Amino acid sequence: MSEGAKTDAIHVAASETAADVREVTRQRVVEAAADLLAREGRDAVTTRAVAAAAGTQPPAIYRLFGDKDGLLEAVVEHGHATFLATKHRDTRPQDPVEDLRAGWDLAVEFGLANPELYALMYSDPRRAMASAAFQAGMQILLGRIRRLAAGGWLRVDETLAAALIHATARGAVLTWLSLPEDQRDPALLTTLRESMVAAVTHERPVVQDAGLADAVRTLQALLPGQTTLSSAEQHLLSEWLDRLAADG
Amino acid sequence: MSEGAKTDAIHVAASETAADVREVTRQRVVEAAADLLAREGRDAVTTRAVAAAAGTQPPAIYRLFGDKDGLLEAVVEHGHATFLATKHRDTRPQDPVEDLRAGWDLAVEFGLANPELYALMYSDPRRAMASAAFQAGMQILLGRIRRLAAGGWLRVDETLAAALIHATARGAVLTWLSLPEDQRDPALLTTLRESMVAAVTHERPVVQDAGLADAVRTLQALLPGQTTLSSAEQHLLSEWLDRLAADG
DNA sequence: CACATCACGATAACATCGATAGCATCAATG
DNA sequence: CATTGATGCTATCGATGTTATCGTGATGTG
Repeated sequence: MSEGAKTDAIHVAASETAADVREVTRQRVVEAAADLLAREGRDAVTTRAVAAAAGTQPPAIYRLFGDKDGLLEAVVEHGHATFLATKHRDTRPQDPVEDLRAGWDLAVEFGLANPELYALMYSDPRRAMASAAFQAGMQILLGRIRRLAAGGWLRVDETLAAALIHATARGAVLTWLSLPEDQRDPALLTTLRESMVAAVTHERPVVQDAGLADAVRTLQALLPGQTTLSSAEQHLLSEWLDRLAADG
Repeated sequence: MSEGAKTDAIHVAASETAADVREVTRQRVVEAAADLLAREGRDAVTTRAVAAAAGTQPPAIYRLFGDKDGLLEAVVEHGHATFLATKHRDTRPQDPVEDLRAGWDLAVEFGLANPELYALMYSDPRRAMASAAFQAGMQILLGRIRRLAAGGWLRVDETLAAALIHATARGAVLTWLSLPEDQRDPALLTTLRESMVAAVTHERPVVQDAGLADAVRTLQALLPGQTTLSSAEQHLLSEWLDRLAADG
């Protein structure tokens, strides 16, 4: 019996290591694909290139993932999982609205840091919801939203809140990435975030009475139509107005 | 001489029709590709399938567009142009904030009606800004924003306003399309739109009724509190504002 | 009008990629 | 030990992007 138990244990251990080996190579292939995606773009992710980078052969990919789409799905899953890991870091029950902001920022920063992966994860409408790690992340998000609701902050449906958070984050990342680098204004991200907070919660945004900047903007828009000032004067005036708007 | 003129005319007419023929087949190929894209998805857009649908041969695509990417770029351009056509419809100078809402709705509805085309046009960050028709649409949008600014409605930079409008629309379309049909809440779209309006405009115009003199007055009233400009600069600025107010 | 030029239709071909077949090897199992 | 099954490896097939090539008819020229 002890012998039987021993062999059983050995067998179990052996099959475990066999499954582990399979899982390890699977992980190696996924990481090779993710690396290739991040470094050389989506078109560089061919079955042959991934197999070569992972030190195996093309048919192995089909034995592991069934399909190239299966491989990409695994890469997406891996992306959601790594993002989820950074998300789990701090879950201290501080201000739930502040938690909402932090979670949104984290998601956006992840997208900006991994543009190709983000495009694969979110730009294809069909693949978006299918991931298990994505569902786990969704549960975390819904937990945050639930806490908002419990605190009396929530302004809309919980599901609508989740959709709003996703939509603003997606729009933020994709628009940011589509802008040329010299036109990327960080205010785009913060404004979208506060916009999202205002739409989801009851927290009134600090109504800045920044009348100066508004007056400057209005005047700037109306300046081209005036005929009083010379072009040199108008040019200098416009410069000063810019400075006023920037510092105001 | 009459003979020379006649042959010249014929030559011109002939070369014109030749160029027209080229343009017509080009258009036919683009529309075939757009049709294929809309009806059978992105993967169905192969050079052979497009050529067959357009009644020509694969090499013709390369003579017309140089590249498959060139063909897709032409499809994107075509998409922007058709959207631009629907946009030009009504440009009545009504309430500029209402114009903003209408323009945003139009853009979102276009995306929802043409999901595959929209993904091709906007989900790839690089291809987004390169289109001529897109730049034309951007000019229309900037015109709308300029009118907001002239009316004293604008709350942020004009370029930031444009980015916010694009980002919210993109997030709205892509998130809507990624949701299963039974989870699509129209409130997602209206909430995002109103969120965008709240981020871009003031509920009430800060500078009432948009006169140059009014903007000048507002600015004059707020100038003493600023610390950006030197006293000399502020003095000259104040003089110019006086002249603007007097002549406006 | 005769001739050169050039764009276009059409076919074939090449390289790459996704996907599969087939075979050898090697470990696990009864 | 024989069997089963998974894996490494090569070769291969069909599809796709892309190019070469040839013939033809239109275009432009002397």
